[in-house]
Amino acid sequence: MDYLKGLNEPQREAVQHIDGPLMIIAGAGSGKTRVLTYRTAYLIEKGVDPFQILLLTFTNKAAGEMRQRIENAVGNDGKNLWMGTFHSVFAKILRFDGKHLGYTSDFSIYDTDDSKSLIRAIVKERGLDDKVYKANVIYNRISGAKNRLIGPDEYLNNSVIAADDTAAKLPEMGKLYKLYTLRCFQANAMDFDDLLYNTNILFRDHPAVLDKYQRKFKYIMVDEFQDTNISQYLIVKKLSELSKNLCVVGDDAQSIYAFRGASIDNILNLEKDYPNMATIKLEQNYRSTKNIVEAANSIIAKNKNQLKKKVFTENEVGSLIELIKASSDNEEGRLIATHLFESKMAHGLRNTDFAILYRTNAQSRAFEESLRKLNIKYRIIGGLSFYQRREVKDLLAYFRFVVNQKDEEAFKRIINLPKRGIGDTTIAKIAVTASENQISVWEVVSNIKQFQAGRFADTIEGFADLIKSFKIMVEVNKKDAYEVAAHIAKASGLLRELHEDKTVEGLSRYENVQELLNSIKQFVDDNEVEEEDKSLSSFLQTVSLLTTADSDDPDGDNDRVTLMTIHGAKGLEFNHVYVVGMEEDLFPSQMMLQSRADLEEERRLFYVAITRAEKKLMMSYAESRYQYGRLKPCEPSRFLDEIDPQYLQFAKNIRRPEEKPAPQGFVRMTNREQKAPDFGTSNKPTSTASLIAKPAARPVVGNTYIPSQDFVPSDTKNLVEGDRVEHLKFGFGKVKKIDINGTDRKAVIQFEGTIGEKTLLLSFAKLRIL
DNA sequence: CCGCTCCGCAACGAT
DNA sequence: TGCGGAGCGG
Repeated sequence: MDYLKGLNEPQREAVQHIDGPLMIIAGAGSGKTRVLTYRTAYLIEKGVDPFQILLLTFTNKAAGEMRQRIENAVGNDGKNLWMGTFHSVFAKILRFDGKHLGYTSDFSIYDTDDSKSLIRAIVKERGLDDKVYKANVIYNRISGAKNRLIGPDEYLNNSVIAADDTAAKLPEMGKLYKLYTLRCFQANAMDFDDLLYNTNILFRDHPAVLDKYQRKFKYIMVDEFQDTNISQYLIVKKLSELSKNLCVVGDDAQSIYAFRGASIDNILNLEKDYPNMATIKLEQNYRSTKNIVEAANSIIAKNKNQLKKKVFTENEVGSLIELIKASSDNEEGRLIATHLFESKMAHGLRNTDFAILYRTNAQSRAFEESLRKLNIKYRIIGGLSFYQRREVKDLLAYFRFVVNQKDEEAFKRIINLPKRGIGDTTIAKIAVTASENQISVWEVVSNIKQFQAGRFADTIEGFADLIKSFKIMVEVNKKDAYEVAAHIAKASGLLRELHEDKTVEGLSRYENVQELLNSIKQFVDDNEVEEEDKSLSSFLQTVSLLTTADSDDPDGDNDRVTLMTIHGAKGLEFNHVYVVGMEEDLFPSQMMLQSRADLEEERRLFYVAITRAEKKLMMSYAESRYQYGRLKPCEPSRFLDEIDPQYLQFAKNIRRPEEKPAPQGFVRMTNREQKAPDFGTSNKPTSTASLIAKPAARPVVGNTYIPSQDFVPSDTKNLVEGDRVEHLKFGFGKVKKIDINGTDRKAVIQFEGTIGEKTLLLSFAKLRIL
């Protein structure tokens, strides 16, 4: 147990506290993963059977990495641990015991696309307007209900919900929910939320099953506990009811998934449910410099909902955080890429030492282009994952249908793929025949000649025979996943179709399918132990819950700059980090600022972003950016205005670059006077308080604040007193006074009519000069 | 039924 | 801009 020596006091305590409920509050960079790894190793060394340990993580990637580290510590015993994401672990349980709820072990997992497609179909069948009943909205409402454990019947009978739906002009919501659930069930399919919801139902209604797992899992650990929702919490609670050996690790300051039901309340619930729970705080940060840790602390210091803890570090003070200002997103990209290149050369770093973090995936474009121009290799995490590409999903749909013929969404995908002349009309006929005879679609298709002698009977029979031959391979000949998959790819004609497509996309599609087959081969080779584990069905189980976890390039060329969203960056660390697009409406996101709680979440997100950096942190923003191919002006730097100057003064660790000749077209942020721009805040704060005290709603104090979308793009740099201007919202006016302070330009404008005089901040074009 | 064109609309996050 | 869905002619 040498490793215990390398731990600090609270860490060691956390590792050795193995009996009874335990909550570990772990600040960013405090060695959380280490503690979990060692704690698991410690358990095993203390004689706990790895089969009795359940370790729940937040992402597949985290699970994989942690398993590796545990295996390094304890050897092959680590293989026998139950560990994975909530979804994957409970999917496994439902494979075993879903039969109690009427599912077979081959049930399909519907991804979001499948779910939405099913919803669209139902909405259409019911003759509802799909402009009103948008699949997205319906899906989110259903998802929300399931995550709160509200089933369709309860939903229908709940008057509060009904009133809410009526108010949202969606009175049919409840019925849709019910129908959707029914159709999923008939398809022997579960969506992501069902995996949790059904596990709850399973444990609620089948005590014997619950008892089995309660006895099995003597020790349960939950990582990223702050991101669990009620549904997940209840499962964990039930499972640990017997043993009481529940250990959760989390950091309320990094709770950034409230939008999908995660709730800090779970921590409070936990304290209530386990009154004798021990709490250990890990407060020493080993990752970042003092400057970074302090800056991060200051961001969340005044959040209302938080557990008290003080993250500190004994690392060096480090260099200041650097602010970079650009005039457009392209320029932002150029600046960051250049900056990155220069620091790489200056400090002898590798590409992997850098990360560029943004708020939304759509922002990646400018950085990709700039990095490419400088020949800097990069990789993008997130975005369209490999398993979401069309051609990959098509082939997977074949697999799904071969394994589970009730899978309606898979059926719809493949029945006419490759083109075999079976269109909507024919599919509709099949569906009608199926429901008239009260049988499944597959039963109609596989016996098509009994029902129809139409023009397409032969084609359909051919399709059915194809599927049947695949089924025989799987069920009778017990071929492994790779053999079946390769055969299906060929025999279905999918591969040939893609091969014949000589366009660039066609080529990459073909490669993707090959890649998929490769990964299946690898899957088979990795699972040599049991025959069961090599089946197509078992491959599907693994794969339907994978998303962004695609592995790095197989070429071994892994020295790449990482581009990802801040959400995706959780749990990672990089030497140098760029947090980009820190401007109004983007970060904090406009949508998020609807409520106060959400503002707090944006701050936590900011906190997460900052604390990814070990040595150096850069923040940048642009005055305008392209959106939908159009240059869209935005009100820049409002977020920075919020944290600046108060935040800067506090943290004393942000450096605005010294004035030097600006590269073409680029305006460096100047050392402006430390005077708070007085728009937005009337009470001038001297500390970080104002960052927090500012209400989330659009503030109008003294001056009028105008949302950026109301501005006409024009160059206000040319604005002079006496100019006649037009403003989209206020109409015509005359510039009375211009106040230039650094790059901040304010204008007092006397508008015509009854509006009167307004003071407008002119950091970007907002007015048309007439 | 297929394929082409036009149109509308798009927003974050992860399993 | 760029995608997917709808609608229409062949």
